[in-house]
Parts: sequence; structure tokens; C-alpha cells
Amino acid sequence: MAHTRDDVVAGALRVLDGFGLEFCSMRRVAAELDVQASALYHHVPNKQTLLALMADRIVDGVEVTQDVAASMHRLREAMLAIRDGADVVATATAFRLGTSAVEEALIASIGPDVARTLLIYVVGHTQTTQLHRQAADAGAITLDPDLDASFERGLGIILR
Amino acid sequence: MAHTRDDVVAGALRVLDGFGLEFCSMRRVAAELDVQASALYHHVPNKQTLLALMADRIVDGVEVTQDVAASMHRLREAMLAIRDGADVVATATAFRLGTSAVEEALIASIGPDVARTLLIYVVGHTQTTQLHRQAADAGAITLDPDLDASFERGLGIILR
DNA sequence: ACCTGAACACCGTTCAAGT
DNA sequence: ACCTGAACACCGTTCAAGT
Repeated sequence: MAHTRDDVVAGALRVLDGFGLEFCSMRRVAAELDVQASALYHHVPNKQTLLALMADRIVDGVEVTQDVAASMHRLREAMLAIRDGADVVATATAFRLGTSAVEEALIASIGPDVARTLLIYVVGHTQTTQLHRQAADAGAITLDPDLDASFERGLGIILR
Repeated sequence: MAHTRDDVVAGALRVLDGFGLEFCSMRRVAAELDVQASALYHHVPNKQTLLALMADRIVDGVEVTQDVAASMHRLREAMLAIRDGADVVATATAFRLGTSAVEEALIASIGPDVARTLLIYVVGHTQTTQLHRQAADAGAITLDPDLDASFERGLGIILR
């Protein structure tokens, strides 16, 4: 078959979106690619690294412009666009904070302190939003209609 | 032996502090209590609930006073006091946001928008701090001496 | 280089059965 | 009420061996 590392990341993202982070195991990703689980270790040293690569891909297309608030909305949408996307990004960024393209662009535009405060907030709030929506979808909870506005207000508090 | 639910939570926190979240399995917690893993399910419906109870206990003693910044420092210290404490609190609060005593006291004191923005930031930044320190302890990284000051500056940005 | 097959040391959870 | 023992359906990772 001759898969590449990009194939593995793409397959992992398909499994993530289809089944959620809970079921995104090395064995399932391997099955998605019609390969044995052990074959993945030829492309990726371990699961943690695979998750970091997935997080990079999720955040990849987000462009950071002069309009910081709009940029943060785009970051939020990119994470919400894939099942458990915010969770994956939160886990990965917690481990190696300070190396994403989005963070660098943001630091250049508004300085490190606001940039980091903002990123922690945006990822954290989006994670809450996504898990809340999931619980509402499952019928475990009634959907809070204020989530989007609440995100906006928090953004305003940080950006003054 | 006749253990109680509190015994189970206490045992789980000992395992957490001793071995980290990664190794805090139902089977290890059971072993800590000299009991079979299946016995835990008499006290707790599942692992997620146990983690939520652990998070409650970690945050339990934090008093929220009029001095909001000092309160947030206490919350941070409570999470840093136990291995992977911020991780446990982050996971648990993400699932059922809006029911902790700390959050309620904070909302009463500064309103819901600032309170929630602040909590997301404090938990998120502390999680990063704790994971960073862990990586530094393991020799994988050099310790960033600016973490505490960085926390303070982010707090200032949100609290104006 | 890329993959298989088998193995190792684990998981969370359920459930009949014991006391 | 509280627990055991056994089972079910999984995990991540390693490693010799194949092509």
C-alpha cells in the first residue's frame, strides 16, 4: 500500500470525526487504512505525536489577520468543524505550548501576554462549547443558546 | 473492609499524586484499597464520575474572597499541590461547567462573564504550567522561569 | 522502506455468585 | 451492603520476520 505520514494523519482525522476522540485508537486508525496497528509505528513514534500532528492539521488553515477578534472566531470555527477538535488541540497545545504558527502570528500582532491569555481562553471556551453541544445532542442536557455570545463577551474582556 | 465512597476518592487521589493521571486506572485505585476493580463500581458508577469527584476534592478547600486575584492564586496552588491536578480539574469542569462552589462564589462577586473567562484562563494556564514543570523535571525541556509572572500578567489583563 | 503476526502488559465494565 | 472471580471486548507498543 505504501502509506505516508500524511495518510496516517488524514486517516486519524477521519476516525476522529466519525467516532470521536474516545474511539480514535491506534488500532482503529490502522483499520481505517487497512493496515495492522504496528504498521503505524513506521510513520509516527507514538500516539501522542499523532495527536499533535492532528492538532496542527486542525489549526492549519486558520489565518491570523489584523482583526484579532475575527481571527479568534476563525480559530474557534476550525476546531468546531471536526468532532472533538477542541479537545485534541487542547491536549496537544498543553504539551508543547509556544510553537504553533497561529501563536507566533498572534504574538507578533498583539504581544506575548495578550496572545497567550487569548489562546488559552479561546481553546478552553471552545472545548466547553463542543462538549456542551455534544451532551445536548445526546439529550443529556438542554442546549445553552448563549454559548456563542458568551464567547464573544469573554473575547471583549480580554481585548478590552 | 467496608469502604465508603470517600475512601475510594481518597485512594484515587493518592494514586494520582503518586503515579500521575496516566496510571490512575480503576484497577490501580482498587489495588490501593486492597480490593478488586469490580468493587469500585459499588461506590461509583464509572471512571468519569470518579474523576469529577476527585476534581471537586482538589478544588474544595479554596476560599473565594473579595480579593479576586488572591483567590485565583489559591485556586492555582490547590491544583498545583497534587500531581496532574489541573488536568483532572480541566477534564471534569469541561464536562459539567457551572456547578462548582468556586464558580458560584466568583459569579456572585464579579458577574458571570468575567468569572467564566477567568476560570477558563486560570485552569488552562495552570494546566500548561504543571505539564511544563513535569517535562522540565523529566529533563525533556529547560524550565521557563517566567511561568508564575506570566500567570499574574494574564490575570491582570482579564481583571483590568 | 513498509508491513504482518504474534505477543506483552495492560484497560473499563459487567455480572453471577458469595458473605 | 459490599465484595470476589471470571469474563468480554478492548488498549498502546515492541519486535522478529517477511517483501
